[in-house]
Formats: sequence, structure tokens, C-alpha cells
Amino acid sequence: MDASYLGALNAAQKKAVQHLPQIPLQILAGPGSGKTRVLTSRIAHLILHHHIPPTAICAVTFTNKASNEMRERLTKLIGTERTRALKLGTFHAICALFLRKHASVVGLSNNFSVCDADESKKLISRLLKPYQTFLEARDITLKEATVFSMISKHKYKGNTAADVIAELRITKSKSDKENTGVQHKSRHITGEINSVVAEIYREYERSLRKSNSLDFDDLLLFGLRLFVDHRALAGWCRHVLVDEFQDTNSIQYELMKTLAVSADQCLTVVGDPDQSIYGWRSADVTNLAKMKKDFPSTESILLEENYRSTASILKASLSIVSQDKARLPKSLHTSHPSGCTPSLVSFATDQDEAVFIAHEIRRTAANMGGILKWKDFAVLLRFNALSRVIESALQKSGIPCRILGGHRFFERMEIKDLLAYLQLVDNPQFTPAFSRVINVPARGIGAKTITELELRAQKTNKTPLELVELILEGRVPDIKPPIKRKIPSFVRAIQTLRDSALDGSSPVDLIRRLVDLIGYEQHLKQAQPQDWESRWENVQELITFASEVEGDIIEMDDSEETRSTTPLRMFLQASMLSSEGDQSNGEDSNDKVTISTCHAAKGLEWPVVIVPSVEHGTFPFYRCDDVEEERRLLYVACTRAQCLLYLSHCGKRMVAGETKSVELSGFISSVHQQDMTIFSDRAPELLPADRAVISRVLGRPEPKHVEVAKHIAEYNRTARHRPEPLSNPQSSAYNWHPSLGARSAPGPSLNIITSSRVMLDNVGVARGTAPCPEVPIVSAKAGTRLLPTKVHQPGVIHTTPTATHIPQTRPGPKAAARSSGLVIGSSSEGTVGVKRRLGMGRSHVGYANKKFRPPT
DNA sequence: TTAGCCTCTTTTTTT
DNA sequence: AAGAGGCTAA
Repeated sequence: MDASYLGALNAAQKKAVQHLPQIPLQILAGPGSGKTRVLTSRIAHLILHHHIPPTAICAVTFTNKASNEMRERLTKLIGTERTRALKLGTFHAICALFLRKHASVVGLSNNFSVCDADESKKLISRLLKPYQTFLEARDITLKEATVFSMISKHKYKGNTAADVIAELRITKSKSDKENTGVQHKSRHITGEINSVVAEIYREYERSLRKSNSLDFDDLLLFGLRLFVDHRALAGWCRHVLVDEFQDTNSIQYELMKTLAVSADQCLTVVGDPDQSIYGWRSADVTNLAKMKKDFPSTESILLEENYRSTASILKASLSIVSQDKARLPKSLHTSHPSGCTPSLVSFATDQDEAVFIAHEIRRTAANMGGILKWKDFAVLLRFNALSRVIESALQKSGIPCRILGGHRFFERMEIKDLLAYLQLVDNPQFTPAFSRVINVPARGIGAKTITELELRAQKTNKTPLELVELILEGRVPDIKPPIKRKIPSFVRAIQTLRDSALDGSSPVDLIRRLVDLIGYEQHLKQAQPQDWESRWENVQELITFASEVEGDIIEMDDSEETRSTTPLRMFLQASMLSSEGDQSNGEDSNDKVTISTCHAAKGLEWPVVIVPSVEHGTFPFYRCDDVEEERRLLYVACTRAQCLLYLSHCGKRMVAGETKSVELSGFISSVHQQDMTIFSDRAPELLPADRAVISRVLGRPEPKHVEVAKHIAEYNRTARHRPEPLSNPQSSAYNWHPSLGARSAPGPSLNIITSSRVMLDNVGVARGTAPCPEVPIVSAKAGTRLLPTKVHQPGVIHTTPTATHIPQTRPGPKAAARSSGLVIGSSSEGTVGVKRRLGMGRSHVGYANKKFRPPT
């Protein structure tokens, strides 16, 4: 019986799918080799051919996005019912599922909260304060982020706070004996830091337990403990599959091992050492070798046929990654034609680069006569901050874009506020949530009162929420009347919600209720007058998200999971573990250029990929500890491209407010020196032959000549001032300025006041679209920053190299702006004409400032 | 004591 | 962007 899911597979893929379940399998799958297809087909095969019940299969992915995609594909192969029965998700999600069910076994309550990185950091910064004077006296600065990552590393090694403290004592007594020289001094300082971190670690753990919560690392640690200490709880498992195996860390490996052992070594992993890019998160590629040691009968299958990219893109990508001397040689081939040579283009400034990208996207789309849509393009960045200029350039060209994994939805203030309320309803012990919302909206409870309440709670061994509830009942002596007056509105809201949660209200109802009870819309209007609208939309978005989670719950209503959890709890967990709202908001409204980090792009593909800032300092990032990992990251980015690949770099770039000279990445220059034909220094011409290849690789019909001509004519009509790539990277002859080039007819002059730095660029955007008709910009250069705080001469923008040269006016710039009747652009007022990001990847242009009026 | 305003800093990558 | 820290007015 040759099942349909085997039909479309090549020999190696078929071998991997049909490989006997009881022989551990490593699938080494290069980019674009169809690993997800193999994984899903193998799951289908296990179920349909080997008759393994879906509930007995554990499939682990690296991100929620990946697990959603697997879910979708599996639904097509084996149906909704069986797909839902699978244990499919990230390690974190699967651990959370079992911890809810068996919380008491590891000493937890099943209503534990998940403490996200943000809250962890806040907690740590509170714990760090008492040590600050001690550290300062020693000239040590210690940031909470550093402490957090150090604690996390301890956790990954499986060391408890007690372990770390004990270990430090031993090293200390040792070094005290051999105490000489400079080396001793520096070692002494590291010792001091380590012991402070160890103590904070201990207190951090204590407060997590006290507030009945787990951080991300704890989910894995407690999950591991659950399965190791109670083997029977892993008994359900008959096959384990792990995706992106090269990015697992030691705890995740142990989890996998424990499950696989109880599944009689029925284990399948898929990975690619060339794509290991999470070392900074303690991922460990050597897990591949470790697995062979722990499971000696492991067999390997290589998937080396790439179905994604043209041969020239593949060649360029391989030439980058194979510069890594320590890399295990591995090949990758394709039957696709060569296609256009990847471009390596260079510009004077990041502004030019961004404008070029915008133009090039439009030019390419035009030359392909409509077969490429916006969503076929992706700009892949080393880090999110690089998106600013590019977003702005795309927006000016009228190209819609979405940011994948930028400022994430669940990290927005308004969302965190509401979730904190709900967390508190579900888990009254969760103090981080209490501290966040006790004074949201403002109830006259300030820092002083909060510390007082917390102190008091600590003394009476209660959680702050319990204390506050008792105060309301008048059962706590010596409470100042003002506090008594301020507390009720908060406590009542929590109690009302708790009651409706117990009555079985859905998360959707609870959020609506909550928003109503605390007057959140009013609060946003008042506290965030500039952008309350977009924030309020995010609130609506949260309700939509909740209704989607709700749908999932109802369908698994009769399963045993429901007993240990509530709809609210499921919703909260889904919110905490989901990196972003990876929902597709409708089909056609989603036609947007993708801007994403290289990390977030892993596993995805686009017909056209552009990688800006391929410079030393970005690739590799200036403070990274593994250069080879950075190289692999660039490899991952390049291998996302199907037909066209652009790498670009600049002579000068704005980094953290400063313009710096930068050079082409060594990853590329070494390739370029060896073989000049791998990259072309200009954009592809997109001749008819190129179009034919692109269409073929994408499996789309070739565009008709008329269409192409029409689109090109339209492009030529609208496109102006296209920066051409420099033939010589550092050429100074190149001085193209978008704003100056686009200056239009003079209009009325006006005062421009900034209360913060503003890109002149953005002022340019405001023109034409803002309520103000024309802003003549006379004496400024593109990209010039307007510095604080000055009432400028009408029609003239003064620029000054540093902020200190500008006298501070009193009263503050806002007052000055108000009295003169105009504000353009300010980070706190909301920059006029700057694109505002909404949740779930949507965006719009907003003129946030109500006070903005055209000059008279 | 708190709210409100302003300014500065910081921003790698993510569950 | 959003938090921290400084300031003033209420």
C-alpha cells in the first residue's frame, strides 16, 4: 500500500519517512530540502502505517510558528481529529501542558503563572538594588539583563542557587590561599560578581516560588524533573520527533532523551548544523553527536537536494558558510537553473541603501509584470533597530510592509496591563502582576504606598493581593485612611472578575468586563492621548486572540486537560508562550513586504530576499561571542531566497544615534576575493530570459509582454531619484539626498519645534499627508537630526551637531510648542507621519498629535 | 505623596 | 518604545 503522502517524495525523503520507528533516526536536512514535509509525512506514516495512536506521538518544534505550520500541514494529511490528538508544540508548551496536569507532583499548584522575560528582569532589578552600593564601591556595574542571563545559564547547566553558592565557597577558599598579583585582583572582582549573582539567583527563585510562578527556563526544568522523577508520567509516549535539533539546549536534550527512552528509543530528529544560530541561548550543536552516543543504533539520512533556490543563490550561500573551517563538509545541490547572479550592492549611507531597497522592490515587481506581489519580498535584518530607515523608505514609496517579530504584540504596555489583571485573577499570588496594575489606571497609589504595602505583606506572610483584600474588609489595623479610600476600586474589580471566572466566563467576556470595570478606554485616552486609538485597537486584537484560543478549547472540551485548567488559564498560557500573534489577518490584506530579523526568518522562504547592512559590526555583530555563528546566520538569511538575492552594505551608517564609517562584512569580502563571479555589483537586469527562469522556479506562469511593458511604464512614470549602487563602495562623488531631491513648491513658512530628536526624513513624510499642506524645508540635509529644543526661524531648520549647543528654553519645549501652536514630531507626542505599528503585524500612518494645526 | 511632564538611555538574536 | 529619573505643582 503506497499511501498518498509518499507520492511526492524523492528517494532520500522517502527513506527517511519509511525508516523503521524503533531505530533512532537523525535527518540532516539542508535548507529547502523539504524537512517539514518529511517530518509531517513521517508522522502520518507512523499513524497510518504503523498504527501508533496520535496521542502517543510527541512532536517538538522550535517556535510556535513552526508548530502551527506543522499542525496545518498535518491536518491536510491525517485530518483535524488526529492532528489535535498529537502532542505537538514547543518544548515549553509541552512541559506546561504536563505541569498543569501534574503540578502537585513537583510541588506546584496548577494555577501557576508563567513569568516572562520582562517580568523576570523587573524582579531581578528589584533584587539587585540592595547590592548596588556594594557594587558601586567596587566600581562594578551590573545590569539586570546580565544577571538574568547568568542565572539562566546556571539553570541550563542544572545548577540550583544552592549549588552555585556552595561551589563559590570552594573556589573562594582556594583562591584565598594563593593570593598574589594582578590576576588575583581581577579574579577577585569576578568572584564578587558571581557571589552577588548567586545570592540574587537564590532570592529570585524564592520570589518566583512565592508568587506561584515559573519563568521560561523553569518550565523546562520542572518538566524534566516531572518526567525523570516520575517515569510513569512519560509512559504515554511511543515516538518522539524533534525539529531544529541543532538548536536544542542541554535541558531540552535531556527532556527528549527521557521521553525517547520511555518510548523504546523511537526517536526522530531533524537538524542542520549549518543552521545552528541559537548558541547565545545555550543551544548546543554537539547534541547531534551526543545523541549518537546515547543511542548507539542511531542512523543518519542526509537530505541534500534543495528545492527552493536557484543554483547561483545556492552557490553563493554555500561559499559563505563553507568559509567556516571547523564545519563538517556537506553538499547541497539543486536541479534548478542558475538564475540571476546574487547582487552585492554598496551605498554611501544607510539612507541611500533604504531608498534603493524601496525602489528596487518596485522595479523588480514591475519587471516581473505582476507575477510578484509585495508579499514575495523580504528584507532580513541582523537586528530590529535596522528596520527604522527601511520602513520609512518603503512607506514613502507606498509599499506596505509588516514587521515579523519586531515589537511583539504581547509586549505592548496595554496588553501587558490587561494580562496582568487576568493573571492576578487566576493566580492571586502572582506579585509581579499586582505591582504592575495596582495603580493602573492611576488611583493615587504611588511608589511609597506600594513599598509600604509590600513590606506589610511580607511581615504578615501574605501576598500583597491578600493583604489588600483584608484591608478592604477592615481586618487590618493601623491603615491610613487615604489608602483605605484608594484600594476598593482595584480590589472590587479583581473580585468581580474572579467571581465571573469561577462562574465559567470565557476569556473574551472577562477581558470585556475588565476593560469596562477599570475604565480602560478612558484611561488610555487620558494617559496616552497621542496614540490611544492604536492601543485601543490592540485591546480589540487581544479579544480576537482570546476568541481564537477559546475555539480551540471548546473542541477539546471532553479531554482530561480541561479538568486541571480553566479557559482563562489556557488563554493566559497561550498568551505567555506565543511569541507573536502569528495569525494571518485575512488573505489578500496580507500582501505586504516582510521585514524580519534573520533569526525569525528561519524556516521561511521568499522569492526575493534582501539583506541590508552586510557590514563588519552587523555581520558579525560587534559584540558576539561566536563569529562562526554569525556567519551561519548570514547563510540562513541567504538560503531563504528562491530567485533573487541582494546583499547590501554602506560606507556610513547611523548606529545608536551616531554616524559611523563601516566596512563590508568579512564574510563576504573573503568570498568575493576568491571568486568575483559569485556576486554581481549591480542589480539584475531582469531580461526576458531572467523572467522565464524566475517563473519556472516559482512554478508561476510567465508574465505576458504587454503586462511587463505596462508595469514598467507605470514604474518609470512614478519612480524618481533612484540611487544607483556604487561601483566603488567608499566613493565620495556619490551624494544623492532623497529629501532635497523631492523638495516641492514653496508653501507657507512655519515654525518647527521639537521636544526630542526628529528625523528630517519624517518631516518630509508629513508633508503632503499631514493636515499641514506644505512644509518647505530649505536648509537641511536628509537624515539630519533636529535637536532639542528651539523655536526655529520660519522656513529654516537649524541643525546643530550636538545637543549641547542648543540652549534649553524654559518652560519646556512642549509649553513653547503649545503657545506657538504647532508641534511636528516628537517621540513622546508621537511623530507626525511616522508609521505606527499595531498588533498582529498591521500598521497605519497616524498623525498622532491632536495639537497639530496648520500654521496661520 | 502623587501626577504629570520632560529628558535621557538603551535597543542582538527568542521561548 | 518604554522605562528610569528629575523636576514642579497640586
